[in-house]
Amino acid sequence: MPELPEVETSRRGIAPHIEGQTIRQIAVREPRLRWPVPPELSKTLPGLAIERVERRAKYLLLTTARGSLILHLGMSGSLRILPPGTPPQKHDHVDLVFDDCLLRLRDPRRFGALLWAEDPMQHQLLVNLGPEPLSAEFDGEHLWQQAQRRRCPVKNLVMDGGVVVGVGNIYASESLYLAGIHPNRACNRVSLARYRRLAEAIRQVLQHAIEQGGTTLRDFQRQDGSPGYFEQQLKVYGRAGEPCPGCGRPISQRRIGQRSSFYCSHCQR
DNA sequence: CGAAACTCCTGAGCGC
DNA sequence: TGCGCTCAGGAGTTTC
Repeated sequence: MPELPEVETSRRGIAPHIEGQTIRQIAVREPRLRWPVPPELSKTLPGLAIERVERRAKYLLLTTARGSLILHLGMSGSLRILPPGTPPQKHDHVDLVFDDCLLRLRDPRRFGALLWAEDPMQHQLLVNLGPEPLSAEFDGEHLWQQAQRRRCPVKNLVMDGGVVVGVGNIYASESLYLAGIHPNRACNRVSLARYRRLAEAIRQVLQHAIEQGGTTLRDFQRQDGSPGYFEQQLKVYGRAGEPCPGCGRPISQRRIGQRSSFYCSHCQR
């Protein structure tokens, strides 16, 4: 389940292999992703060079002189750099073929997406996104301000891409735990001081996960390359019933906004 | 405008 | 060994 750290790790993994490389061909074996892969890509892409591999929220942008490929990994997507001619396996839906390698998208659940935009930042999917959590625009004041006209659970607030991008279900639970805020607390009943703590926790959790992800970079060249979820580092996510690292009481689990949430009802208020 | 439900999809885990 | 069921989840879309 790629969250922002996994997407950033993917970006860093593939960039050195494809930046400056010319796309020779695209092979689409299964166009039915979140949205259909545009058929015209097989005409427009060959001959274009990838100038940069960038990331906005959980979208990867493969930018050429004519426009950008917008790539989202959804729930189950993964990218690999492979030697040209490597036979595809099940769920290997798309290849970008370069002279010396190919970039392969595998996505069993097909929640991912591959789109094209001349100006990706103006694309409908990207234009309304909130700030990057690791950027200077993101801080406690921003969260607090966003919270004032709402009353949803604070967990929903931080998972809303219009508020801040890249905080998925796992890291939402983790950062609320670090900040000592109960995930179900109404977002307009959290003080500015606590939002400052929360913003710092989000930044810290994501930054740490990205640093951990760096250690798996070499996997992108291997057939079995799989970015880990850093499970052993998670304090509460997936640990219902286990002792809270802070107080030893059992960690609770309940659904908030259709998603499983993990928290300590003693340490988080 | 906000908020909640609904939707896409397949693999893993479980009970029998 | 296999069947059927439930759950998981990113995030756009729909509905109220």
